[in-house]
Parts: sequence; structure tokens; C-alpha cells
Amino acid sequence: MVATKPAKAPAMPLDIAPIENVPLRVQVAEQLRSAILSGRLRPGTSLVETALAEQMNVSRTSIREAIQLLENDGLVESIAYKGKRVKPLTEREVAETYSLREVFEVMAVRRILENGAPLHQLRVHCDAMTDAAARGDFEGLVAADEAFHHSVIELADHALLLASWKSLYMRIHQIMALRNRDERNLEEVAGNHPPIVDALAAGDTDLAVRLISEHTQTLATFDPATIAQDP
Amino acid sequence: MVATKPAKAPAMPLDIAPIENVPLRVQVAEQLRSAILSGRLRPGTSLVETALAEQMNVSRTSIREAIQLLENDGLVESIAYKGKRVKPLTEREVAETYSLREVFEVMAVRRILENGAPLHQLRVHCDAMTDAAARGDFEGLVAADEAFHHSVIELADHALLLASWKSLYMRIHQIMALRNRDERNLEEVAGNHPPIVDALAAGDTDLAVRLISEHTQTLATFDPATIAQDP
DNA sequence: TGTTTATGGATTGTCGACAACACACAACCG
DNA sequence: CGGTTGTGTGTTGTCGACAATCCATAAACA
Repeated sequence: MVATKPAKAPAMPLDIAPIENVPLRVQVAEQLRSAILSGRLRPGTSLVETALAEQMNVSRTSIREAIQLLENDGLVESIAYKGKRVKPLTEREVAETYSLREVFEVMAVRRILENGAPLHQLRVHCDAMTDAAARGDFEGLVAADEAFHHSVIELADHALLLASWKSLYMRIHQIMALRNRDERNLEEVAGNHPPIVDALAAGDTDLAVRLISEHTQTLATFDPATIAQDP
Repeated sequence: MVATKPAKAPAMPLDIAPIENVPLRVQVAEQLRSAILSGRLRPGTSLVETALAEQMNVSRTSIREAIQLLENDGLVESIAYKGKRVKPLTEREVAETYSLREVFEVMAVRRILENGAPLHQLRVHCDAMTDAAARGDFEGLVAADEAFHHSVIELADHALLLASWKSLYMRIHQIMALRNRDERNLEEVAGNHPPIVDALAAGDTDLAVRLISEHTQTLATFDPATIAQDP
């Protein structure tokens, strides 16, 4: 075996886009998930397999399996022989979701401070948030905020934590989409993050934990009326 | 409507066991899950739908859906168009599982101390552990230990936390089944728990957190060789 | 009239058959 | 001999049809 080349030398180095083979159930799941997370499918809406199958022009099997995928995400609940529906969101569930998120993020912060991690990416996201806030770009701010927290979890270098956080954050997405976007001060939200990075850089565990904890709690406020669900 | 009776008066008050209608996929999932958690199906074992369908005498559909249920539990992983197999257990995953469990239990302890909760049940489980240890009953000790920790989580009164913990604890079950039962001192394991209850009763947050934290970490020790998987 | 028993429609659950796919190995050609 | 191109086999993916179940409403009965 010649060692100068990496095992396989492609005859055509041109990087043609690889056509990916995504199973139907996954495509269906993505569409439905997007609809739920964006609030187009409200909590309580019943999901009828036959109807969806016809509507999306796929077999009922694919719909079925897609819905089961959403069940794993905790976005759909099903009662045997009765039906499946978008999981209703109770006030209690919202509170639990945010409290668990807080624990996740605090855990991440602790791990980052224990094991060390490059903080550059966090600063990039902070800047993105500041820019978005300056532009009055709400969507951009939200996206950058998610990217920031996602990075925090990633830096903790804990695959299970990351997976759990992602699953949890989905519901947070949904909640945020359902609630009237209370136009709180964009600048303020953006400004909340740099101190967290600073505390991490300074190695100040207590401060970092307190800041991230307060921050996640802040966003947990919500108005129950805004997440009323369909029967 | 007459108000003296609760809506429906059963003609036969005899409490006959209601024959429950469990979907096939669930029965299949329970069997497979039990096999995985007990170590009869080792990590890495590939699960072939057709084979299982014939073996268990149900349609491939039911097997398929059952396996997807196990995927939700994180016990099975699947690669599209290639196959499904019992999720391999890496040393890292084991460590992550136990560290996340620690965070869950610490969270539970904190909540119990904040909101208050009756501790009677915990004492009962402690006694059961002591008894089992005195009898040299390993199985009994493990069962009581799980019951104790389950109760701790339940007392935290947090449905999402409880669900997450249950899912996580499944893997701990699996790990314990796979590892050579290192006959550590039964009395010692049993003795670790009452101080936790005492700290809870005394309202000593720091001590309770430290005790539960140390306790979960203790059990995280394992020998990688004992969880070697099949190809 | 009040209670029980059919009956119908809507929905999920289960099935067997066929299609799509990935991989390994044989056949072919320079 | 090296590399490419068929071909076969085992697996998952998708489908449409039928069975089981639940619920509401109507019919039958005392």
C-alpha cells in the first residue's frame, strides 16, 4: 500500500453536492416539527394519521413513524387507540422546562470552569447579539442567543448533556413562538451575556453560575394566556 | 342527574382485574428492553427486524415500532438503511450518565429543601436496605436503593425531572447488569443513605447536596473491560 | 322515563408484500 | 495486475389493506 495518498483517490476531485438520502419519515418529522416549533401547529391540535398522509402525499406508515419521532422529542403525546395530538403546554410544564434548562446550563458552566475551554466562540456570538440588538433585529437576536447557549453547552464537552439540552430547548423554542413577543429591551438582553463570558474567563465559578442562573430564570416569565391551546 | 351517586354506579362492585389492552409494539418493547437492561442483549448486538419478527411471531411492523420506542430510551441506535443495534456503551458514556444523574439528584435535593416534602418514604426505603444488607440479599439491596433514589426524585415534585431521571436510570440499570457485581460491602452501601435523610430533615442544604453528590459519584466507578461489547 | 344494548363512524393497530438501498464479491477490461 | 463495473444478498424503507378499538348516538326494552 502506498502511503503518499489517502487510501482512495477520487477520479474526479470536483466537489459535486452529494445527494442525500433522507428517509421519508424524517422529512415528514422535520416539517411537522417545524410547524409545531413555529407555533403553526398549536398545542392540543390532534394529529390524524390518515388526514396527514393524504395531505402530505405519503403513506400512513411514514406519518406514523414521523409522529413517533416527535413523541421522542416530547412534542407530541399519544393515547393508545384514541389519538395523537400536539402536547398541551401547561404553566407547570413551562416552569419545569425552564428550571431544568437552568440546571443544565449551570452544569455546563461548572464543567467549563473545571476542564477549561476556548471562549472565543462565545464572544463571537455576543457580538452578533449586540449587532442584532443595534439593528433592532429581533429574529437575529434570538438566533444569536440560542447559538450562544448552544455553544456554552457544547463547550462543556458532554454529549449526553448536549442531547438533553437540545431536546429541552426545542420546547423552549415552541414556548417562545407561542407567546406574544414581549418586546423587551433588545440591548438589555444582548448586554446580559458578555458578563457571563467575562466570569468564565476570570475563572469566577460563583459569579458565572449566578449570572447564567439569573439569566435563564429571567426568560422564564410568561403569560399563561398566551399559550392557550386548542381542544 | 342524581347527585348522590358518582356519575356511574357499576352493577358489579367486585374489582375484577381489568384486562388491559397493551399494543403489541409495547409488549415487544418491554421484552426487548428487559433483555437489554438485564444484559441478555449485549451492547453492539445488531437487531434484525425480520429475524425478531419471526422469532417473536409478530409482524415486522410491531418489531419496528418497538425498536423505535427503545431508541427513545437511548438503548438502541440506528443507522439509516444499514441497521439497528443495541447502543454500544463507551467508558465516556458511562461517565456522562453518572455525572448527569448526579446533577439530577442534586437538583432534586435542592427542590425538596426549598419546597419541603414528607421524608417518611425515604426512611422506609433506608430500612429496607438495611434489612437486605443484613440478609446478604444483593438483589433486594439494589431494588431498595433504586426505590430510595426514585423517591428522592419524586419528592422533588418535578415531572420533567422525573421522566429524565427514569430514562437515565435505565442505562444505569444496564450498566450495573453488565458489570461484574463487585461485592462491595452491602452494609456500607445501606449505611450511606440514612445520613442523607437526616440532612434533609435537618434542612442542611450543603450537607445533603454533598452527601448525595458523593454517593452517586461513588457508584460511578467501573471496569471498562466488563462492558466490552459484541461486534 | 331511565337503563341497557346495538350500531355506525372515525381512528389507531397490525399485517404481508414490494421497493430502495448498502455492501461485498464476482466478472470484466485496460 | 489494478481498477472499474455488474450482480446478488441481506437489510431497512414504504405502501395499501384489513382488523381492533373507542366513542357517540340511536334503538330496544322494562
